[in-house]
Amino acid sequence: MATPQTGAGDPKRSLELLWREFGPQHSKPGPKPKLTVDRVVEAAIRVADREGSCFGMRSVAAELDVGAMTIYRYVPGKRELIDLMVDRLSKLGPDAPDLDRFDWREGLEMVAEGTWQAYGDHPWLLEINQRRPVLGPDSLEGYDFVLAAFEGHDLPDKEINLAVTAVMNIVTGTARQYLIRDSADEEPATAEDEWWHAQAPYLERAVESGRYKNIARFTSEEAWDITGHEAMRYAVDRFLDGLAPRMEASRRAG
Amino acid sequence: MATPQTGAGDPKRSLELLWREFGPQHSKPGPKPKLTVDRVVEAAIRVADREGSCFGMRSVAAELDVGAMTIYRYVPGKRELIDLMVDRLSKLGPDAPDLDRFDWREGLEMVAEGTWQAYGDHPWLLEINQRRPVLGPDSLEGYDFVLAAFEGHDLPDKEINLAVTAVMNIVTGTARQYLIRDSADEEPATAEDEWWHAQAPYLERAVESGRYKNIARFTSEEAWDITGHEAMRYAVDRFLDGLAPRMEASRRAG
DNA sequence: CTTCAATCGGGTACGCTGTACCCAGTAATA
DNA sequence: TATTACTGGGTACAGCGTACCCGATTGAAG
Repeated sequence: MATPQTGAGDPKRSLELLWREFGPQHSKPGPKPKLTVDRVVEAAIRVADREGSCFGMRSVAAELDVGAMTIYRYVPGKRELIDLMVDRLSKLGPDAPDLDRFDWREGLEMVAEGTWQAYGDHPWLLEINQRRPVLGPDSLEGYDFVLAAFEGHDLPDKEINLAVTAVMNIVTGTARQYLIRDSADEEPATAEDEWWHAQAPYLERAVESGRYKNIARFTSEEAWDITGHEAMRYAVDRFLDGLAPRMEASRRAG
Repeated sequence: MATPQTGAGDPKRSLELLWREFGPQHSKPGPKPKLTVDRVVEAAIRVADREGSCFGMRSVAAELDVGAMTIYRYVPGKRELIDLMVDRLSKLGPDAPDLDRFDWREGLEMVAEGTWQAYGDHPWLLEINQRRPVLGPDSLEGYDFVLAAFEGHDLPDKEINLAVTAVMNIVTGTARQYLIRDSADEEPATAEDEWWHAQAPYLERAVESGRYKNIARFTSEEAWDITGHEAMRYAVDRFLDGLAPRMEASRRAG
């Protein structure tokens, strides 16, 4: 029942932690900290992968073998912790392709596929209610990475931003419909089958009532047999089809 | 902190309530119920509009001037209640336009605009984590309504479904980025200003560090001056641009 | 008319959550 | 060595959804 939010915590606290200095802290009195902010964030991500978005702070503490309140020494609260988790997952791995070697369309397709896979690996990301985009160092790096796809064109800056956010929102919107699941270990297909099985008799009766004439025309079974990835690709592909003439028109001479 | 989920409650209970009969119940012993399911759902929507998605069951009870547990006589739990609330908001008002009188593009644009406005009126809808689409009578009516836009074309059934869900997911995805707010009475612009004000110094320092070369190239202020509605329209318009040639190719002769 | 049984509203209580607060122990500094 | 800042962690509290129970109410059966 409980699902968290982000971008809602005290922005100053989140930003301080996101952009915290990694340099050597000048020594201070008191015992050495047993943990680090990074270890807390990584443990929280592991727990969220396992328990879903409604993971508890006590579970994160248990993952690190410390008392329940100890993690509050490193993170001011759950919302700020989630801000850090989200930013961390925007980090580009060493396997990030070099977008300069592909054309704009291939680049944006790869970004969409990569984002889709990230949601598949961490479906709890989809349940986070992100109020404002949390721009940490890793998120900025990801955004900077995407912008490389528009190299060699003169599309206005504002339209570049519009196009990038459009692709991201298309992927996120579709992923939310298809990738959210009850618990981390549950296969999406299982829930989908159960759900359709439960709904089928009601839907049949509704269609037979003649109240929904257009839906009734959909006789073929396969009309509804759509995978999430398929839906995402269709939306992204049509969007890129629509973007193509503008990209061609703005191709830089030379 | 608490945000609810839907499509997660017992499907049978939700479906029973969604498709409940409106006919006269044959009289049974016991006192007459003070409320009805519909009154509970409507009160809950009012409360959610006021308090946001983390509204409490006790608030709904208070809205109806009954004890905290009374609403559980009408609804098995909060998740099922949310299922009913979501379906109810899919109901088409009497001001619903007649899609037959517009071409496919105008029709889909109106659907997108209408959905966008619904999210503006009830932003808590965006925070609901809908596991599986809850197909109640009102939702089905809305879906049936959208399908009218594809009249007069021979687009395959499956592609019609792909296109409709794409438009819906584009709107929802964009709305989630721009329309989620902390509390119902808060103006989105206020939060946005505060957020940017807090982030600005960090972003400036980050860009000056030279680590984000592509972002640094965005010198114009207006490149970031994007409204939610603008972003939604850009994404939908480009998608419809991409869909257009397929619609033209499938136009039915006659 | 009386009796029965089902259903009503609503109070109490439980387990869970995030986290405020407090305290004893530790380690660098004066 | 005394001071002081900081540590891990236990206790406790308010809020949540809701299981459970009880007395009151009302239609149906004898």
